[in-house]
Amino acid sequence: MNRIKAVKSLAALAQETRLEAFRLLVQAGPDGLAAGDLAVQLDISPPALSFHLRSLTQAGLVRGRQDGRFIYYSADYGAMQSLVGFLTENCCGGAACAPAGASGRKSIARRMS
Amino acid sequence: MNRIKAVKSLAALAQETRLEAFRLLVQAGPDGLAAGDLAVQLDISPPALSFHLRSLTQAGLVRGRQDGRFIYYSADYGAMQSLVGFLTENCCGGAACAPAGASGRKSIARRMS
DNA sequence: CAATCAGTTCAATAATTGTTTAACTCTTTA
DNA sequence: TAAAGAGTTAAACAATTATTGAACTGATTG
Repeated sequence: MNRIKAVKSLAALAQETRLEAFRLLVQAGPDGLAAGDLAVQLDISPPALSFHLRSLTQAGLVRGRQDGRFIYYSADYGAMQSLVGFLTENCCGGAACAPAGASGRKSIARRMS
Repeated sequence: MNRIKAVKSLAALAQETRLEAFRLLVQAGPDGLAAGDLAVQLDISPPALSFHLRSLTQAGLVRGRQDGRFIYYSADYGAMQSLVGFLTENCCGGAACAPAGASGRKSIARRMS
């Protein structure tokens, strides 16, 4: 992940609706969610959703696959991993920001020297 | 870290100049860098720098301390840790995105199930 | 094949964000 | 205390991003 791509990814996530959309897709798992379902859950219009999904897709954080007349969107976990990796490597002073298994539990290395 | 604050932090970092500014401040260490030095390194005007530092500061990613007629800005590592923690906990499907010691080395858990 | 459904694209507009120049504040130095 | 340095604030403008409603495309169903 380079600076340019990181900025694009950060920009994609730097908006309430899109961050929430991404979170929902992560929760939904690999199969993802149909665009319509997402629109309902986010309570936004189809064009608005399309607009936001486009920026998430272009950032590579999300993929869509057509199935019949539905389009299922799903989160690209690897892309988020890359982003977190970039932030950790470039913006955390060289120390680990998110120790393994940090999901909810307190971090072991809370502060960096 | 909550969604609102995460969006604010992401937005602060979602811009070339600011991401680079933050990276420079991380590199500079706890003492930080005088605003003027930052402006030179980023090759932007003082008002432009002020504008960008304001968003970083308001996001809590950066602090300024006045010293004589200089203002030294420094990165708040804890804030970045919180952000990475938020992304890991909310947007990585519950698995760790950035295993401890991920600084440069390959991740052990590359893909999540 | 006409009608409907799911979603996107387009065009217009509103709102936010970034840049620039000028004026200002605060601190130091002569 | 006047002048100069470091940085911020303000105001005007440009550019980008977000929202809305209408029209469009492609797939299914009657």
